Amino acid sequence: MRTHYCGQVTAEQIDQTVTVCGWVHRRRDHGGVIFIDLRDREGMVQVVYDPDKPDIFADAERVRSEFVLQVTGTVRRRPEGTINPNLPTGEIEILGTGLVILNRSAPPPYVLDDDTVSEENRLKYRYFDLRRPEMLERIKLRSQVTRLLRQYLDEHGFLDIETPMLTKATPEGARDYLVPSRTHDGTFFALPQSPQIFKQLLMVAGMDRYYQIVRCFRDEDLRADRQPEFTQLDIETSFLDETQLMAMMEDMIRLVFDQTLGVKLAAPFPQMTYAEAMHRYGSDKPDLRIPLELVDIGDALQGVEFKVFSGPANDPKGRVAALRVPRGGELTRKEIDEYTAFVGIYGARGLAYIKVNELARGKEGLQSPILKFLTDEAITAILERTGAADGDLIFFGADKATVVNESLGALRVKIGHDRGLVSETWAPLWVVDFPMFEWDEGEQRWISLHHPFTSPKESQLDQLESEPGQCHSRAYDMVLNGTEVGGGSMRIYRSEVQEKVFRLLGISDEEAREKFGFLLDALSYGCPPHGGIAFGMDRLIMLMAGAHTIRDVMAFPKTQTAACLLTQAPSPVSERQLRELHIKLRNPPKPAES
RNA sequence: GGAGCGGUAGUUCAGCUGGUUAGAAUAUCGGCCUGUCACGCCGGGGGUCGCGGGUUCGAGUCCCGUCCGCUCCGCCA
Repeated sequence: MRTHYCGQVTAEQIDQTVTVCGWVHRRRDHGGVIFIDLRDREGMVQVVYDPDKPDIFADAERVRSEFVLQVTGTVRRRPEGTINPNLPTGEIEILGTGLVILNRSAPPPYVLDDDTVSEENRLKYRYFDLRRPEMLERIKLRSQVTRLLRQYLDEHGFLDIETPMLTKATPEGARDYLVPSRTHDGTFFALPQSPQIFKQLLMVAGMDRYYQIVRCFRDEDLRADRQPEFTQLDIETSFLDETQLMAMMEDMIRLVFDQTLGVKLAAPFPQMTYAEAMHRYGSDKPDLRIPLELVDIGDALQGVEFKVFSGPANDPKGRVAALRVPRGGELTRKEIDEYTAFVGIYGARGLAYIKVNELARGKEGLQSPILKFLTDEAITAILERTGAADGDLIFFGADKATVVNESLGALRVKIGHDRGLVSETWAPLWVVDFPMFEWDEGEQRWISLHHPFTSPKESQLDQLESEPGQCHSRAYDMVLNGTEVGGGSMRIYRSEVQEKVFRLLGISDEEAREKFGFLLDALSYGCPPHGGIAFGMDRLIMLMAGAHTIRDVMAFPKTQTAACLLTQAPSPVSERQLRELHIKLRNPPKPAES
């Protein structure tokens, strides 16, 4: 029976007999003795076997990497000169008196210390990769965070309530994962994209405060921070307004950061409107650790002959903005070309710039291919508004506002990282006052910026139908270091408002009835004012762990094509299974090779 | 749907303008050394160069297609 974790054997146990279990990190023979580094989830300890007990010594000689052992021995201080301060338990060791090989191991697929191993192999041998201390720490942090969140919510009167995994497909939003029904020929369940409607129904039911740490599914293409199944902390409350809910939620997040990382986040979190965020940062989730800002210069360029600038400057949907890079004069032609290619990804057709060599020399002190197209007044305005100084470089974006925002917004973040301008702090932020709708050029209709259950501002209810583009919602996003970690809103709780919004979104009354009839019914039976928020647990923990992808904080993530390299899912199923589900495949997959 | 990078020993990689038997490190196996902890020394085994096709006297290398992994755009209410 284990008495200690390997990683928790300390100098306090000196002269005690301990029993530890773990995996052999490495075995070494030296000085007629055998050294075994034994590792478990809490850390590592070195066990020493002297040849004075031949049976046990013979067992120790059979030990190989990743064998599973139960070791009994006496804790003692290491001999003088062999103390290794690099190991957490480097000043002590266990003098082994007993050894049981609980299991052997095939040679490991890769060297566990080697953090350069490919992610492909890490995913294929995930159970092995998770033994790495770095991964163990992340998984432990995740557990710690969810424990603290549950604890906080429990103390604040929230009920943990489960909602269905087999539910109804939704017309709006992401592509659904579908599950064919065996008992109802030709029909499908959808896996939830989020428990949104159910948590609202729980408010109608009078649960008042609900939370759930819940898996959500979206069948869209993957990214470093997007997986087809991911975990939300889902929250909904009745009778709290956005001010009260946001205060409680940031309080909760502050507590988690304090108790896990010892980080004191700002109190209160700063707030910024969506309009200001787009204007200053070109993004609805600005990374405030980066000091660069976009500056509007369109009004000063309306008269210039340079069509690239004057066109968007005179277009109501256009934008002309500048991004000053301090000491950007150091940038080489090659680097500028790379940035030009970078903004091209976002649809920008070029990246004009001015190098500010010496302000005192006026136009002579500037260097730029576009200088000849600009008037002196325009140049003066640009230099003044950007606050340019000698040695700076100013980039320009001129296009439709969406293109300028996306390209310069992304460029701002990239340059911030490239030039080491990201400050070593935590920058939380609430983004508020989102537009209710945005116009979809492709579909020629209004679509929800958030989701169709988000409440408009009460004061704008009258303009909802006349000027939908001017209406703001009661939505809020929690942003941390440029990553959206949570988003929510006050919901529509009156059926007539909900019906109005559905109509605006081009959902006919019949369709609304068919898809959401149960929700409209529920709203009519005494629905309290309510609202909530959902946090992306994976992203939150990724940030806290300093990981670069959410895969690194998930035990069993999927690849970019939404496959599991460990289990080989998804995989073909038997004809019988298909028949029971009333499914006929047009192109049955060939049996897998390998 | 699109752009970029990658795929060679168990693993991480090198392999030039195409040219003998495809290498290194590490892991693994055997021997030696013996208070090591990235131990050291000697030796052995280990390869469908992702897959398919093409060009060529000759392809890891060039061309076409395809699969897989990663990053990004679109997409993600």
